[in-house]
Amino acid sequence: MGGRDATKPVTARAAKPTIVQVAAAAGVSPTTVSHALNGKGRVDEGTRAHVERVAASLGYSANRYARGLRSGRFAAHALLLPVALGRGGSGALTLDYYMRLASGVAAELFAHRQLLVLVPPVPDAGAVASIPVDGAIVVEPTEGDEQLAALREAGLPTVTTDRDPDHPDDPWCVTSDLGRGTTALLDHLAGEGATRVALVLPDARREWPRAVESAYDEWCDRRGSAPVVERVALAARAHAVHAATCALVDAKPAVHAILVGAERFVPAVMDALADRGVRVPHDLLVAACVDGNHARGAAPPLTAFDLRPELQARAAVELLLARVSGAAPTGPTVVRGALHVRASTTRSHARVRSSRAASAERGTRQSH
Amino acid sequence: MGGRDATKPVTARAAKPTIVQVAAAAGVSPTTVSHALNGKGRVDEGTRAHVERVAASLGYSANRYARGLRSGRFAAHALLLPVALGRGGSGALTLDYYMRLASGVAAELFAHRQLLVLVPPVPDAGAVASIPVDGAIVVEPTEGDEQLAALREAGLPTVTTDRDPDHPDDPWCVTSDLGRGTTALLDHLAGEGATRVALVLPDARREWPRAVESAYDEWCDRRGSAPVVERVALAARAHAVHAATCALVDAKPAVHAILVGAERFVPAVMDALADRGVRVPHDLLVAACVDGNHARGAAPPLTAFDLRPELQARAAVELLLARVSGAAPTGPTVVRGALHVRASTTRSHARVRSSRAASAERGTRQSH
DNA sequence: CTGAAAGCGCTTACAG
DNA sequence: CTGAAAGCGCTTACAG
Repeated sequence: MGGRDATKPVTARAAKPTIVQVAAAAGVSPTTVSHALNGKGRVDEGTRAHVERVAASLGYSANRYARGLRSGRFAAHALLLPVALGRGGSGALTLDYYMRLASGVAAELFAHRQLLVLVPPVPDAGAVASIPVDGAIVVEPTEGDEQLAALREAGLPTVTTDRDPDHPDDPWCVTSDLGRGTTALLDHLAGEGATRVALVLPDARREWPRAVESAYDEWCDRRGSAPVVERVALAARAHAVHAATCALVDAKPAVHAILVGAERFVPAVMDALADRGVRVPHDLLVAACVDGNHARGAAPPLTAFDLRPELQARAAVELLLARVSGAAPTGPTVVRGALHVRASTTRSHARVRSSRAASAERGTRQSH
Repeated sequence: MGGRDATKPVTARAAKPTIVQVAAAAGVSPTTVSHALNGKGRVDEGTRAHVERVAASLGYSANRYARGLRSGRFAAHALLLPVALGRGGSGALTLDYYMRLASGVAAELFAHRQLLVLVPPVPDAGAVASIPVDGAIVVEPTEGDEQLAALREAGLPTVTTDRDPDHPDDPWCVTSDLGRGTTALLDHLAGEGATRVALVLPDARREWPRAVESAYDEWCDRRGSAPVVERVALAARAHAVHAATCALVDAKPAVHAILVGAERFVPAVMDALADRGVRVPHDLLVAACVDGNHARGAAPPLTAFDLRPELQARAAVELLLARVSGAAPTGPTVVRGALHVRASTTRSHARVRSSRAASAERGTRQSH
């Protein structure tokens, strides 16, 4: 049984056992070990159990690269986050939304024994296609997205989160119901007495700002009120958002509420309102289309629509694995978001206080 | 020249050329292609240039797994973020700090033609060691960190970000000068008139809260003032932080400033102060030990110490690649953070206004 | 300076 | 049900 092995020099580093060593220890062939461990072919149940026990006792796990080389599968997938917005690391990547999404994708893939390769923004578009992965998730592609195009051309199975503006009918995507969320937000604001609602709209060639805009337009249309929109580049500096907010404060006739289209605008919007002496929610209501750290941490906390990135992550992985294994498309997966009403749109101070107290109580009870 | 190749069936998917095809097209052997492309061995300069041209024209890139299998290197590294703090995705991973760090590591590795595998929190500690990577970066290990122990036992080259509490002398780590930052923060607060400064301290078995605490203790000692500390679990719910803050507001004698040890505490602290009618900075100064979205987006924005995760990422990758290639340890890399003074500790309103206006002006000028 | 050959650790037809 | 053999695409001693 492999006498040669005995003369092999012991490597310095904790020698990872190979399939040959497991086979020798179990008294079977490497082929049988492979079959037993992968559930392929026909293996006697007793043999399989025995092999599994031996493999476990040796701490064996297949070399992923050898497996990938032979099988053509890498058991790894790439995640491409949006190109950095703005400069100096203070762009979109500072949003916790992406962290929750990336973390969710990593966890979901890991549960399927797959790995997540995090691809940094804007490396060479061509190089992206040569990364050894079985598929890729592209987050919020833009119009004319070069990386996405490179992946498509290379024939790599790809799923997008948020629709691809260039292929709006691509069934391999996960979207949110941000349009519905926007409408719900507007209805909620109207319910709180704000009939004239202004919108600070990110000017990005992505699908989600368009969803926000058309929902807003339709809503205004339905109510017969004139849209009041300030457009700001998604990567804009704070002062631009600040200026846009001041413009809305000065609007005639006065607006009752501001809907903030991008979460990264929130601090600058609140800053501008504070500078102008506008009290929220007393003088003006404020809500955000996308929930996140900024919205939750604002003073007062902002009512916002939670896209639930964890669910999007799960849906994207599911879709991607299906596509990689050659399944037929079943259409886009729509992840339903959730509206979180907070103090920024709640006029009655009493209500805010009591909901706060209630949640504090809940917390106390749960932690005991 | 490989007549057999001509009879090979054409694969459906965009056929990635292999080294054999490049060799055939260039009229040389695969060995020479390998040498030419990897800068190994001796190859005639003309031959090398020719091979490079042919490879580029064919869109060739080496199959990473075949290379890894043969060379024993995977050209990939794992990043292990801290275990999720708290439940339901609202833990530490919602902090942009980790996103900036992860993104920075990915970019830096990519620049070295290496890949980043993002390992989700708390998968099986044993399984972590069998991921096909050349090394790992463990972020903020805890005392008795199981994943780190598993990686060490498996002999995988590892670098930690923040010291490993179990191996404080391990030279393979990147740390910040958070102790100095804490002192600088305290000195700044004292300079603004706050001589009695309370601390909300995260109670985590990690190195950085200890750095904050000992810097704080020393500072109090030096000034002969009694420490006022509220300890809160790093994963604590908002109501616990809220309660701790209220306790500090009620402290006798009254404190002049609150130093917030963990950035994730910021919203709850500010919330509590607002609830108690405490105005910042008028009645009380507030600063955060770690900068981030919460600190920047608070109302008013909080003075904080920026750990500069991008620089930490770069340092960690450098250290890791050195360790993987067998270099001798050169000691921990200390990344200097930067103190950002903001409105939360600036009493003179005029100063705040003017600095705001100045930055807005700067922004305007730059964007033209 | 160049190349033929071996082999990394697996999985996969193919025999038996 | 089990195994011997081929081969995935590369790199690495080794010859020349």
